[in-house]
Amino acid sequence: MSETQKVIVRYPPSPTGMLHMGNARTFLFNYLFAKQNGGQIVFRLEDTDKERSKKEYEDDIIENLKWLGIEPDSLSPIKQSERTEIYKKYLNKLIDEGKAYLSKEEIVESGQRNKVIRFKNPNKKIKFDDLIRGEIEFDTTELKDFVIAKSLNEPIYHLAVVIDDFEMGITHVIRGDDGISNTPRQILIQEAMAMPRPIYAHLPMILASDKTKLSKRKHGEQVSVSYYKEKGYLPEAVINFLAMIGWNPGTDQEIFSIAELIKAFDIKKVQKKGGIFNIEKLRWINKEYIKLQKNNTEEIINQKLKEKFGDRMIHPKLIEIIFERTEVIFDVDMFIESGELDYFFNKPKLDKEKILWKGESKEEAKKHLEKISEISDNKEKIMQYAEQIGKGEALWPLRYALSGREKSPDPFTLIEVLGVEETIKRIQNAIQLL
RNA sequence: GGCCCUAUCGUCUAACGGUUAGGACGGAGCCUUCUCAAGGCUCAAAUCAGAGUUCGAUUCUCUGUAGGGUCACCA
Repeated sequence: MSETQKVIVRYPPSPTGMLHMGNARTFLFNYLFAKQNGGQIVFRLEDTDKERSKKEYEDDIIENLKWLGIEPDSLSPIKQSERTEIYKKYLNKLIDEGKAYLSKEEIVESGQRNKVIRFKNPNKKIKFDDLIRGEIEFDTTELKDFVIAKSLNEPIYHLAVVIDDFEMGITHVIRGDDGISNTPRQILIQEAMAMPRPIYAHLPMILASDKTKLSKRKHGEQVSVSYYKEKGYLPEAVINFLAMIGWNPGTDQEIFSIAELIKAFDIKKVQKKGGIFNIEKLRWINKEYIKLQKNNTEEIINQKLKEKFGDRMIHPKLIEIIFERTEVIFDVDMFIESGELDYFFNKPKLDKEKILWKGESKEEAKKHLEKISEISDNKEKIMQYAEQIGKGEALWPLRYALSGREKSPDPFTLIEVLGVEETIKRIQNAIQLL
């Protein structure tokens, strides 16, 4: 291809499962590469396997692409299942030219056919230049005369891919590196049909923590994009995270908008080594985005609190407390369900043993609480008093009286949220117990 | 097993052949109002091994080792 030729990449998922994080990353890199070169992205559904392809998976892929906010040029995919006539044409030509043949097969397994179409392997060495890995060479002899179609109407993946890439004018094939070993046989088919060879770029795999390829079967639902959508991850964060597996800008910048990614992305700087999917890092990135979208997030927190505790005024300070503790929106649901926030809305049940600070006597605690109760509307005075008698002695009983929990925000924050009136009630309640 | 690919802190990674091997996540510690969170500061943590090339290798070459991918009438 010439330098001035327009870049055309493709996104060819197979609808045999939900949109997978690795697949989404592959699409992202195709997307970034196409966009930064003013190119096109062809959306093609590789559904030649009639048994495994399902409409629900197709829908899941499209829906989650939309959610991620990166889309191919058209969301209506070209379906291979609707192109059998085209493949048939090429297949016949191949057979006519003696480059493929109808082969009689011995049936060893049930479901096997007695006739398939095999490619006549010229048994040569194939060398290609990978944008990411450099030169790769294979001896194709061991491939034998591989099957390219089950029948004239049922092409196999390798054939369909090569024909489609040619007909759609694909200039760059950017895919996962599990496709490396498919490349020589695809090149063989290309050459048999005198089609130009696209430029290949094989992306390193996304690995699970066991260092093996991320897969649904082995690693569960966490490989699906929809899982992250449901947990309330932000699509921008997911994109950002995915972009940083196997690529980095070479600077210290870690947070990138899509526009910035398009600008900074460089396919030549993509790593060769597979990258482990580190969910801790994803959570951190998500938190960064949550901070960027503070107002939005606080409104969501507000809504969730209202749903749970009734449609009342929610103190802004309480929302802030939760906001601080939120990395992913799902955390908010966790807080709410765990009952950790209940004391903000209802009187806490106190365990009288826990009211006392280390080594503090009941009498002392009672005295401190009485005093604090009198000055509970004045933060400075409480602090002054606490410093006088020892911070722990004053602040712990106070905080525990208000929250009934060993862990909570500081007492001043609690007083602010609860209000002075409720504060006094709770302090009195604790004093009763002592 | 054949073929192919890969190899820097636990993880993601940076480093014209010359750096105290840098950053981030996570971890540890300290500070900030008792506990928690958030924030700030500090610390620990890596060039797979062995040869070779070179004045000098994380970087180049080879061998070994380890890990991964792929070997369908799936895609």
